[in-house]
Amino acid sequence: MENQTQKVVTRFAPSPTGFVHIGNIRTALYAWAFARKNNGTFILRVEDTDKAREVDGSIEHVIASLKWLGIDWDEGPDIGGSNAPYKQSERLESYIKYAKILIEKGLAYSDPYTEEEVEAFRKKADEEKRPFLYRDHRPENTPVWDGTKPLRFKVTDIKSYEWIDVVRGHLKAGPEALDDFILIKSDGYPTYNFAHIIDDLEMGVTHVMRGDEFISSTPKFLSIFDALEIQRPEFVTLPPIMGVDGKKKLGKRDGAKDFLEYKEEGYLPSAMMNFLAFIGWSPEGEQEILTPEEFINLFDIKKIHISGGKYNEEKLDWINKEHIKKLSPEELEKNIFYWLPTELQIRKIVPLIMERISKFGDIKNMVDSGELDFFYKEPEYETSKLIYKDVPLSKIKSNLEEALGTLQNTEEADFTFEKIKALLMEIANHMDSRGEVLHPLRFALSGLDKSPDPFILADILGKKETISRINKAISLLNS
RNA sequence: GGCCUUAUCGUCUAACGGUUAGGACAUCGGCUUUUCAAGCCGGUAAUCCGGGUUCGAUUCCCGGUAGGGUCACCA
Repeated sequence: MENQTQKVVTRFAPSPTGFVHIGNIRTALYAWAFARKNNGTFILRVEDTDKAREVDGSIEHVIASLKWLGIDWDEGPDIGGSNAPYKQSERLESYIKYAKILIEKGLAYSDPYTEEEVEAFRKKADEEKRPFLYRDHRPENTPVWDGTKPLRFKVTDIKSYEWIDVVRGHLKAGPEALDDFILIKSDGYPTYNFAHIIDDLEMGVTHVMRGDEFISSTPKFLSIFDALEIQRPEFVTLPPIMGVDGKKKLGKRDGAKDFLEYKEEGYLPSAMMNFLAFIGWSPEGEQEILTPEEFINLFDIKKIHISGGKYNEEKLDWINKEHIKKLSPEELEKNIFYWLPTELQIRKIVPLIMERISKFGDIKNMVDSGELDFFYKEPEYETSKLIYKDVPLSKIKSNLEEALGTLQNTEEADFTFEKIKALLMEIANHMDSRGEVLHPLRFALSGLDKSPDPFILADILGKKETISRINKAISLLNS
């Protein structure tokens, strides 16, 4: 089956009905990665045959989502290509052409019923608790199609189908999966069931990747391949992504979010790709943090999982943090500064922020909560908080004075983290407990119960501000 | 309901038919410590149930159970 010399062609074919979510993008990612891995072609195609559900701006939104993640395509509606056009609504001639072939073969006919009549058949079947099949009501003399009624496929070879799926292996379905389904709707647009087959054929798609919801309709597709006497592509069924409750497949209706929201929340695209890659696939070995290049390199459709996985945001946050750690100092600073007000854009607080976030959007909460204000505003606090355990107030005060004296005698040029730490630890080590000087010092500088250590704070605040804040704390203890 | 399909720690997963069932996230504990964060070290925790094949089953087969999908002039 596998033709080694044939160039791999894959596609991502969203319908423009709004935003795309993680599930959609994961499908795109695998198709893209497979094409890139094999030096193949990746096509973006828009399946806009349902005019009623179409939402303006969807295509731009999909394109923005893919581009943010770092997925590129060789052919598509925005860049054209040798198989243009890439919107199904502009490819109607192709569908008509193949529909006519089926009509000539006697394998397609005009549906004579009204929608209400078909609905009545369906309802009756429901009531009798038997599956509804349109072909049970197929008219004796199938009418000629004039384009005003739906064109239906006429299944003649009603049998069980078996096929090989790259991921699932042997799959089968009974004859009840076959029916006279609609090829062309009464509005002149083709159905997905028909259009995607024609497009994949004309565009030379070799591997069709999609979710497991299409397994059930695969016999329909196969019957079209047979009727048209065309070759099947390889089917690659992707496992479902379940929502956080684990009960249902992730979907728009169940609160799956717009993929671009992850961008807004400050996730790194490389981390997002890493995360998506692992929902439904895992490489050989135990490496879990992958760059896009490593992912493409390692990607193997044979290792795509069969069973579904749950969407796990905790893991995403962890992966994102790992990717943050891999950023260069310049990139890290750029990303962090983006979220900080100008008065907090201080190079020295970058490491402090970095170890407290899992995604850059977390910085917004830190800023909004005011926990970073002390870096540029003298803190207000209760004097009692300067006290460490049951150390007497007078001792706290003299400790602070000792620290103050040392810091005052430190040259401006020596006022660095390393030096400050050495000097203050020297003092602290002579105390009964280090905390009786380090705690009031830290609190004097930050005014917070929880904060980074006093050495880094002094370094960031600078000599003048540090001295000033310690003086203020001492004066508070005097009153 | 018919048909299709899936099943390993709480979660994501690894394991030619032979492993003390491995790893990661989360969680818990310890170390480090002036608090927090980070870091390091360690612990708890899984083969859905019942048959069968086999010297031996997480792995193969059958049944059950549970989950998911699908039965549109949606994709």
